[in-house]
Formats: sequence, structure tokens, C-alpha cells
Amino acid sequence: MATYDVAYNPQEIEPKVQKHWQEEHTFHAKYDPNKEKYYCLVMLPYPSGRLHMGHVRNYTIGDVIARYQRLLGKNVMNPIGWDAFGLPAENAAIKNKAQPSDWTYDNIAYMKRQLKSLGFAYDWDREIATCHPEYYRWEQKFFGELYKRGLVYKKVSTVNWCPNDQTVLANEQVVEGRCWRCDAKVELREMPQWYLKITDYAEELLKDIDTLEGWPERVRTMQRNWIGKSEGLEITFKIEGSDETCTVYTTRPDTFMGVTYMAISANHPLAKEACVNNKELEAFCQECRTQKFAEADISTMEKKGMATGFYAIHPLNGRKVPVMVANFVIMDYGTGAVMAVPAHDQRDYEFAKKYNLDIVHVIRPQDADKPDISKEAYVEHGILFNSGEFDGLDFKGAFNAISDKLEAMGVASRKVNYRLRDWCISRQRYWGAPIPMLTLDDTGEIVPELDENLPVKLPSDVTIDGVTSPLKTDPAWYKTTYKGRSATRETDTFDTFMESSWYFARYCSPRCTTGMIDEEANYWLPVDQYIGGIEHAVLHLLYARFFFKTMRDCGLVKADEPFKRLLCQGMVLADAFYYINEQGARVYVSPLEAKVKRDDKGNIIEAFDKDGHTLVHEGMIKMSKSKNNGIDPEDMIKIYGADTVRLFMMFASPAELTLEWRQSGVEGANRFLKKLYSQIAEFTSKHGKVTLDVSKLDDELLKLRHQLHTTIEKVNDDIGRRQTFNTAIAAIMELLNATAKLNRDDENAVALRYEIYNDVVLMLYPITPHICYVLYQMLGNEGSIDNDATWPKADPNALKDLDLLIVVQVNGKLRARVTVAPDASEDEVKKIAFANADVARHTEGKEIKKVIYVKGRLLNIVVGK
RNA sequence: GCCGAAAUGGCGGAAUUGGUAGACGCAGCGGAUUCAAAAUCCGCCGGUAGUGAUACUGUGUGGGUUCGAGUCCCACUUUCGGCACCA
Repeated sequence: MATYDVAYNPQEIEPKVQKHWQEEHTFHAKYDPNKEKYYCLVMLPYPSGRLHMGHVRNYTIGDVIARYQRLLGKNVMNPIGWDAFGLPAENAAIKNKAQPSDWTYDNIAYMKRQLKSLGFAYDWDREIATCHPEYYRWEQKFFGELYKRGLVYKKVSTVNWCPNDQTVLANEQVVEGRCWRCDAKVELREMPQWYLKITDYAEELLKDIDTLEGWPERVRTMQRNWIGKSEGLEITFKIEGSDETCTVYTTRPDTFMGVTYMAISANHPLAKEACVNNKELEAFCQECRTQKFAEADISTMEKKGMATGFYAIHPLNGRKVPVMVANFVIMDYGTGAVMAVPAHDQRDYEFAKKYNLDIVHVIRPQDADKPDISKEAYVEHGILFNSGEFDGLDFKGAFNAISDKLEAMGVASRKVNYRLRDWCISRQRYWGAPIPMLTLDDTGEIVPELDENLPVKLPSDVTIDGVTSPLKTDPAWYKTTYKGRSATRETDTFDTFMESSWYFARYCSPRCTTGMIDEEANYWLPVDQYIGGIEHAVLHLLYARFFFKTMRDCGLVKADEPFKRLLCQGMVLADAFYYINEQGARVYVSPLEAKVKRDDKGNIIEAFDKDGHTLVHEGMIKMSKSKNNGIDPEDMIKIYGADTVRLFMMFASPAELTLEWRQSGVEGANRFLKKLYSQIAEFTSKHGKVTLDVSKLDDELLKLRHQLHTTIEKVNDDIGRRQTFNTAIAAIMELLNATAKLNRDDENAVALRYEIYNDVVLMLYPITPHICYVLYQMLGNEGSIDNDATWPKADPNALKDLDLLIVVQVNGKLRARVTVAPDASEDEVKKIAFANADVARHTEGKEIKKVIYVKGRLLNIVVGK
């Protein structure tokens, strides 16, 4: 027998095992149509420089699932890659006067080493980086395909514009309405941009949510709400004294007789027309154009408006209603105009009160003559009144009657509307995949770049000044030819969500040189399990679903949906501490450097840093650079080893909730691994592999074996079905605690302990693979745990209860616990329960009204007073 | 503002289908070991009363349904995530 250290030494074990995995390509996934596949996917990281705990959590969850499925005998693919385009690379390039590509590739190299030090079972042979031309060339080609299919178009839309730098700003670069770089006041500007017609797929994207049974319900709900299907009416109003019309969309045609004004966007043609001779309105429209357009800002800002002087004619009652420019109406949404019914819409109500506009109520509750709108709008569905021929109708009746009438008049049509807007994929930046479109210089015609000229590569050796994209200032790059005619390239690049919308398909055919993917991809796809942050619940996941459907329609993939099962992990939090410096600014101190004093209840009473500053505890908040409360995974691995970090992350909270990083908890995880190691090392130093004869076990051993097998069953269910890894670990801890208490060295006990240790090592392998790799060998198994072991199976005989604990309640209050034989009948249970002294005390001399028996669990005796 | 979650001891959390509230871990307290400490091992650990058996009470707040509610329903409070150019 080989000799092993008696003490657990992860710093020695882990690099050895990792080296073995790397040299053997243990986790290389090979196409094998005869084997059941399992595709486990984690959201690919942005190579920001260093791995953070959010990554570690995401990838540990993925790794646990992948290794578990591997032990179940599946052909597992567990790939990784880099979402390598994006704004931070440009920012770093400005700061360091370097190339975004160099910064990105350096970061990838560094983070790759970090990932390896965590022992993730990735197939490194499938690694991809989305900034590589051999990746984005296929995206460019596919974009051309979508263009041919009519799913790409160009449209003017609004962007943040810095008038000083003469550049487009991301929402992130706008700080309190000002440019983050030069502090100039940000304006909005209209700009032609490329769009993907995701709305063509709105109905299918909505309908197929029903098939995503392996997705969290909350994500499905969020996607449904995001798509936001509504059924309503598009109505065209005539404008008095003008040939112009104004078209609105409403989901409440039942309130139509209550329309008292119209609200239009500052960019609406009518608004522009009205501005011609109205300086005041012109100024107001200009003001509207400088306000933020994020949905959150629009809905929380002060609602303002101004009359255009135009009046729209109500098609049914002939009422002249004023047309107002309003700052909350956005040209990009719907028709850029809304009809206002202040009595029955809260926003219209507040606006009408502010500008003294008429309020006409037309909907009343079932049980009242008219609604109470003295304080707020009555927004419920109700009964119509004040509506002439429609009086007395309910919501549905009125919806149909008014719609029918307006349609017959030719001024309206029923319309299904979606909140979902088309996807703007243009970005005015350098570090992204170039949009492969050309404008012919002679005719101005726009054409996709020819396939044989793809990829349209980004120029290297550029100077990033943070103002203008180098693509826009380099004629050598953007001047080109198309079939012998001179042409100009599109200088915008793709939204990075484009790359992350199909990378999981590319992993299946990572080196394919004939297309995006090849036939093997349909063996691996769809993804069986996808794991990532909840912050991607809407955008990324919706775009990826859309992209997948377009790939299907182009004949590339066969399935309808890319991700069968989805797990959204919670954020990682840590304590944040700060002190106030002499300038009155907050200086954040790392939680690792804070010396904390607690009271006897464990609450923090005071904290100091190493220089003696008194620290304020801000609480457990999301790890971030600005709060200096990030814990570097690398530091933790150096101290405790990767297995401890992995165990702590999986144990400290359920995967979907936030995880609070606590050093003492990490130490607890480490303590558990030390105990596990020393228990097994001590055992194997005395005993070898022993075969168990169940018939020879006494009650104590049978009971422990029962616990082993119920634990196997639970851990299997917790990891495989419930994905509650924390409870799986707790069950294993309980089992080991019980085993340690056994304290017997007779032959049967040794045989049982061997069975337990071996199964525990297998069950922990997905979570802490390095230590289990070694313990598996230590226990005298042939081969390696990676390739030769299988997931333990519960023995049905050992699962049978030895006796049953029945909880006895009187009037729902717990009064006694009794033990009965596993096959005891209801009558026997009652007999034993009533014989119990504690039960008798609460039932004696009282009328027994009812006895409820829940088989094998509980008896509730209902008595009178 | 809209959409989506969460709330249980000193702390993270457990309780899977309406059936023993507090598994497991951390912290704390007591003890063993030690010259001493660390490490390790054993015990205790929601609150109130009681030596104890036990009784009462207890899952953010207020109501409700039920033999029985942390779990279901209604109304609220607080905290967190997303809101379309951060990824």
C-alpha cells in the first residue's frame, strides 16, 4: 500500500492533480453518437483582468454539475471561453496607452491560469475568444445571411452624445447627466443604426417560454413581461386645419370617450411642425431631447408638457382635444404618440391636473354611479357611462363595440403590440466585431461585404483616445472596393451581445473552418444545463434564444430552444468597511484588514484597520472595487486550497440566493476537509479494502448503513434534481459525524466504514475533486476517480426504515413522540399514542372530536374543552 | 415608476407535497488536552418561567383559510436585482 501524508495538504495535492488533468486531457469531450451526451455551460467571462468571486461561484456550480453527470456515465462537454470584446478594453487602452487586443489577450492568459488553479473540468481544447477573427468572421457571415432574409434594417435612433468630445456615450459613461470624461452636459442625438428584427420572433419567443420547464419561473415571467404582448387598437386622429394625422396605440379602447388630450414625443413630426413658429415650444422640445432616455429615468422624472397649438378631432364625439408635447413620450416606442384619458390612467391624471386639462370620467365600478377620481385615477376595468351608445357595457363588450365601430369608420385597426423593441446592434466603438456592410460611393447603395472578403478584420496598432473610434479616422481601413466599385465600410461595430448569443454553438465546433458550426453541433445541442447570473435573465437570454431560432431557420441547428435547463446563481457579498479621511471622503478598507470586535451576541461593536482608524461597517454588500470589499479568489486558494473555496461556496447558501463571504465560514469548510482527510488516512493506515456482509450487521451498524443509503438518495436528489448543493453537503457532514461517533474497529464495523468512506468520496468528488482524487486512491481503488468511478447507488434494502417516529399532537400542539414498527397499522399507532403519559395528560376527561393520522408521520388528536 | 425576488436564533441557512421550526456550518459559552497557546476532541446553545420533567411563546407587519400555516390567500413594510449602449 502506498503511503500518504497524514495531514491534509492542498498546496501539494492540487497542483499535482491539476497537472495530471491537463496532461491527460481528462475532460476533453469527444463526439460519440453512441453515448448519451450532457452539455453543461457556464456564462463565458469577460476578461476583465482577474477572476472575481462571482465567476468562481458560477463556475463552481457548473463544475459540480458537469462532474456529477460525468460520474453518472454521460459524455459530458464542459467548455469555456472569453467574451472578449467590450468597452473596458478601450478604457484600459486609453489609460495604459496600449492596444485593446494586447490588454485582452494578457488578461485571458492570466485568468486562464486562475481558472486552472480552481480545478475546473473544462475541455480546454474547445476554448474560444470572441475577439478572434476566426470567431467573428462567422458572425459577420451570419449577419449577411440575416440581411438577405430581411431581418436586418437601418433606422435612426437616439444615443447619448457628448458635444465636447463629439462622441457617443454608453449609458454607463453618463454620470448624472454629464460626460464621465469631460463633464460636459450630455445631449441626445439621432443617429442611423443597424437593427435586428427580433420583433418578428416576438410571438414565438413568447410562446416557447411555456416549453422551458427547466427554467426558473421568475426568469420565465420576466421574459414574458419583457416581450409584453398586448392586444389593443391603433387609432388615427385627424388634426384640425391640417392634412396631418396622429396615430396612437391603446390597450384601453373602452375608455375612448374619455379622451381629453393627446401627448406626443418631442421628435414627432407634428411637434417639429409646431416648433417652426414657436420659440418657446422649440426650447421645450430641445430640453426634452437632452433628458435621459433610460426607462427608469423616464418613469421617475417630473412629467412636463407644452401645447403645440394643434387640436385632434375625436372621431366619435367630435371633441377638439389639444395635442401636447410631453417629455415622457418617446419616439422609439410605438407610434410616438398616446391618447390621454386622465380619469382612468394615473400618469394622464397627474399631467391633466398639472396643466388644467379636462378630465372626463367614463368608467364606473359595478356598484357605483361614478368612480371616485378626486385623489387618483380610476384604473380598474368597469362599466361604461358618459359614453353614449356604449353606456352599460363592460370592458370586453366596450373593447369590441368601440373597436368595431372605429374599424368600420376606417380610422382604426385592432393590433397586437409588443413592448419588445427591435435590437439595436450598432456601437460606435473600436473594440468590437466590425459590421460587415458597405456603402457604394457612386450610388449610396448599402450592401453586405462579400463572403470571400470575410472576416472584416479590425485594424491592429491603433491609437485609442477615447473620443473617436480609430475605425472612423482611418481611410485606409474604411475605403475599399466592392466588385470593382469604390465603397465605404460601416465603421460601427457589433453590440457584444451578438457574440454571446451564439458562442455556445461554436463550442460544439470550435475549429470549424467551413461555417459557424458543423453537423457535430447537433449532437451536443441544445445545452442541457446553463448557469449564470440573474442579471442576464432578460437581455442575454432573450437575444440568445432569438439568435438560436434564426440559426434554426437558416438550417444550422435543429432544436427550437438553446437552453433546456437554467440556473441563475445569486451574487457574492462581503462586509464593507470605511473610515472618513481628513478631506471628509470615505476610504474603504478591505474586510480582510478590518479587526472586528463583537459583543456576546456576535454583533459588530467596533472595527479598526491596521493603522488604527475606527471603521464604519456599511453591511454585507455586493463585492465591488469601489467598496474595496472584493475577496481575491487567488489569495484564498493560496491559503486554503481550491477545494476549500469550492466547498465553502457550495455550502454557504443555496445557489440561487446571495452568498455572504465569511472568513470563519471558509475556515469551517477547511476544517471539514481536514477531518475528512485525517479520518480516511487514519482508517487506511490500519485497514485495507474489506467486503461487507450485510447479514452480519447488528442494529447499530444497520442503522448507520440506513443513514448512508438515505444520504446517497438525498445527495443524488439534491445535486441532480433540486440543485440544492448546500443541503447535499450538510447531509454528508451528518453522515461523517455519525461515522466518527461509531468508534468501533470490529470486522463488520470496518467493512461498513469502508463502504461509507468510499461513497462519501464519490459524493464529494463533484464539489472537491482534488482531495477526492487522492482519497479514492488512498482507499485502494484501481484506476482514477475521473474515469473509472461511478456515482453510488442506494441499496433499496438499506433504505427501509428500521422503526418509525410518529409525532403526536393534541389540537395541533406537539405533545409526544412515539416509536412504532415500520408496518404498524393506524390502530396500533393510536393505541401506542393514547398510552403515552404526555398525551394522556392533555386528553384525559376531554371529548375526543377527531383523530387525524398522517401515515408514518403524525397523529393529531382534536379534543373539546 | 414598472418588472422580478427575498425576509426564519447572535450570523449563513434547513424544514422537498400544508404535518416535529431551527438540520448542517459559523460565532459564543463550559470542559478535556497543553508549562502555555494554537490546533484537536467532548458538551451546551431561540426567548420567558422552572433544579427538572414540563409549560407558555416564537419564522418581517396586520388579517384570513385549516384539525394543523415558515409553507396557502388578502393587504402592507423593508432590502436586493433588472429596466434595452456595463457585461
